[in-house]
Amino acid sequence: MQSRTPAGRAGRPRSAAADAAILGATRQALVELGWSKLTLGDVAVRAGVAKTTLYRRWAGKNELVVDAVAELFDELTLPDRGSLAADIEGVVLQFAAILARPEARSGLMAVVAEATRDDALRERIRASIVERQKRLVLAGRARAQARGELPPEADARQAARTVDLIFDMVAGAVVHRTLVSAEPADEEWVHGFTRVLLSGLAAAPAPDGTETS
Amino acid sequence: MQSRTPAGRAGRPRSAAADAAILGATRQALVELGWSKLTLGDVAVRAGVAKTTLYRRWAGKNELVVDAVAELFDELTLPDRGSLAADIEGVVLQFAAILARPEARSGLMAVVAEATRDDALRERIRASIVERQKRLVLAGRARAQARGELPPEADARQAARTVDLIFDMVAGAVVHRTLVSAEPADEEWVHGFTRVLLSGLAAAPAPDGTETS
DNA sequence: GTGTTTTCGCTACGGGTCGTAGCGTAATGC
DNA sequence: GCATTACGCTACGACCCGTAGCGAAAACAC
Repeated sequence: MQSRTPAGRAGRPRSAAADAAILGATRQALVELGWSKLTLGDVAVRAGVAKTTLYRRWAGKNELVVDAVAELFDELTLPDRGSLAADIEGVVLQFAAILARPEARSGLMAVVAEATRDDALRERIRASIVERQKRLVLAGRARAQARGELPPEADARQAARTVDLIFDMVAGAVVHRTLVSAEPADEEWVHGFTRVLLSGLAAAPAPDGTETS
Repeated sequence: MQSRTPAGRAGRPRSAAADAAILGATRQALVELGWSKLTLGDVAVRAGVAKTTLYRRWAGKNELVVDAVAELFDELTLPDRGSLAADIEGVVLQFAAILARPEARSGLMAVVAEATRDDALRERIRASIVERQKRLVLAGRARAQARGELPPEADARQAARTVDLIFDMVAGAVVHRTLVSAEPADEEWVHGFTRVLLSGLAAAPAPDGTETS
């Protein structure tokens, strides 16, 4: 069906290098200026393209920043560390490392805030950022059930709700720690978080002075 | 030291009614326009005051919205429901009710995003919004320890870290559920969340079909 | 090669918001 | 009365927005 051109139609193709330059320039501008002072004209200058090129590819600032930030989450993986606790800690530390970068901090919450009034934008965020994270939760849960660390779920609907709950708890806690409390989600914090998530508050608060400084 | 005027100095006092009108107009504008399209000129018109009056009292959009949103959290209380689980569910439901309001959704995350590049703004948010929430966690924890539902904390530093962790987990989960997943934190969800928070993931997923629809 | 199609860079523009300055007036305490 | 402060109003330059219009460049079809 498609001809030889990647886009499928004739004519001059869009420059892939320009895309990369624009998204990189957007992240750089997020670091230096933050969300509110970031202007599309400035991004165009940094990327070395015309302002009109930006508007031909993205509807506006919101969509551009979503794509620029989404690339940061490409590096998320689920390494097999042998136990559910170790798997969780590994993923959370990766997530925290991304949120520690200023371009993620300034950009992510801003677009989430905008998405409260823009369903299309929220769907774009869900598809390009959130869904990728949720897959890790799903895979980690399946692996833990195979190991026998978590009870298998009988009802499918109940299972989906549980996955959603876990996802909101994990991602929410890391985001809140990093952006609202403005303190690092370092190994010590992740360790305590994982213990509460797996065993609950009622369990012994600290195993055996493991993290007394 | 202070004279009879509330402000302490002579001259015409600031209109308290204007403050209330401005903050109310800000919330109304947040509902109708959202964060990005909210302008200070528009707020001034809605409040029936001059635009210059706004700039005399607030440094800018960020500080104004923080104060306007902070008033929403005045209603947070910690009713004694008899058990730790019931107390948690009560507070979380209150918090969720506030976050369900559009003026909180659009405003809160936007100022948090701005605060990633503005330390003074973050401190303002911490003092007027976050600290009020954290007190509930502190009070609830003390009450639960008095009841014997939670083990007492020996080390004071360890106790502070635990409170911070719980706070990030509770507030983060509700915020993420409401704003990112964009689904309501209703009673069923809060019930499941409380169970995981208290007993952990390893516990039985559902007590006895309590919430099969 | 000659056409066709699409993208790109550039300039220019009206419209909107920002944050401030200036001025006269209103409301308080001394 | 007098000093002091807050208020309403107008006007202003500066900036950014998003789009239109144009000629040139880069691909394909023939």
